[in-house]
Amino acid sequence: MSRSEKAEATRQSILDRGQMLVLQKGFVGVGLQEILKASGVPKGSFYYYFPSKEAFGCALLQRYVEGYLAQMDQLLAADLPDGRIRLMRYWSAWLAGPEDPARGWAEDCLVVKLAAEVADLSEDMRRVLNDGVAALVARIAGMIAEARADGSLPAGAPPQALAQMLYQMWLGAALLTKLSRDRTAMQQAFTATEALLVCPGPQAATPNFSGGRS
Amino acid sequence: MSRSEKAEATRQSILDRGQMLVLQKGFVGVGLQEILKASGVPKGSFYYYFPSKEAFGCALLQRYVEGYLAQMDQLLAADLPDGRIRLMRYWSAWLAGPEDPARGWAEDCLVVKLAAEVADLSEDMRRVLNDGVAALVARIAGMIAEARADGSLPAGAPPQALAQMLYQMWLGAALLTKLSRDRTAMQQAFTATEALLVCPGPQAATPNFSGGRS
DNA sequence: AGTAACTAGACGACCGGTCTATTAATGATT
DNA sequence: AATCATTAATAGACCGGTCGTCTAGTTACT
Repeated sequence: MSRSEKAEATRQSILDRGQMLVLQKGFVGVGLQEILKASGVPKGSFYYYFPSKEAFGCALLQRYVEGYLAQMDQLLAADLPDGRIRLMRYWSAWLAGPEDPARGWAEDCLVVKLAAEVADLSEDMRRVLNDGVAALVARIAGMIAEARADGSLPAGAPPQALAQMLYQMWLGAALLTKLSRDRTAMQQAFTATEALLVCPGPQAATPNFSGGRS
Repeated sequence: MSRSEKAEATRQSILDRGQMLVLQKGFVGVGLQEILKASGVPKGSFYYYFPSKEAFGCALLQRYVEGYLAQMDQLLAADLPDGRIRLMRYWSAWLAGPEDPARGWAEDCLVVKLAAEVADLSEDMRRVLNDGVAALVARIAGMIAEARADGSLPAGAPPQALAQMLYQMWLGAALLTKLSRDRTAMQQAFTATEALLVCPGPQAATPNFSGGRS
């Protein structure tokens, strides 16, 4: 392994452990020391890899967003019967990942965990996350458009607006799930999503959704 | 002013300033020192008023939730034409408060700001916030039920489920607004809410499609 | 061998939450 | 009304951790 390859590996290792820790303790809640110790990297080396904690945060978010979008692209490229199924598979992933059925994307979502914190903390970090979300929503909108094109979804609200609305609903559901430790909010979001997708424009009637929360 | 009255006033002052600071810097992001200085209370006095920072956090959340629910009850008691208008006035408050039209409840919402942070930080704080949200959603559900009773809203999904779904949508919208600094997400939530409320009821004609998924 | 890439950890200034000792104010007892 | 006991409130030290800097040292490629 070449010198700079190893350096890159170290950098990634810091980012890896950092992501785990940030996910459970928040960005300001976790210290450099802790991240470094967990990565087996000495304290002093940090500022060789990153100019500041904030820059580290940006890199972390950037990497996360890229990974997320890559997973989405993989989903987009998958050979599935139709667009509607493809779209619904995306939402299913929030509930349960392919590997661990008990741990969906929602639990590991940095947007859920960091959006509120980062928005007031660092303009740079905010922008990285915000751009990521925008790209994400655009892809959802694309999926909706495709599903309509192949006839698996009916026409309705503009894809961009619908995508945004669905995403924010899921975001809220994930947040409430985190707070309540009860996943029914997410299951309800799933049901609501199905209903909303087949829902015509604002003026027309909307099909019912039935989600249960005791 | 009696001795203990003054003490209570001091306590409230700490809670007041604390809420402002926590709202913009997060719970771990703000230090006792800063809060105390802003309240004009000497540092050493903190542990006279609160047994710990966590207990302070619980008191903060408790007070916030109580205030929020009180505002809702005020709205519920208001003399308005019908239940639907009452409900929509509640959602309007998210967008713009009665005093400051540019600053709705969303911007000052501790649930938006703290839910993700607190959920992993302190079980006690988590529970206070979660119970508050549950009470809040119950009130929304109540409003829906009333609006249906007076005929201003059509029958539809169970009030509790609908209330929860709407609340999480608004939560997500507020989070995204914080992140993007763009209030269109909130306005969109408003439109979506109006559409969702007039959804037809559980259709006997339509088999429940959450069970019959391919 | 020379030079760049990388590691190492001590160090600084400051801030975190917590605790103990002390002063200030009050109410009770003579 | 003067003293005392008790409580309210404060001051400041405490230890550990924060981010960030700096310089000396080690490793590896040219």
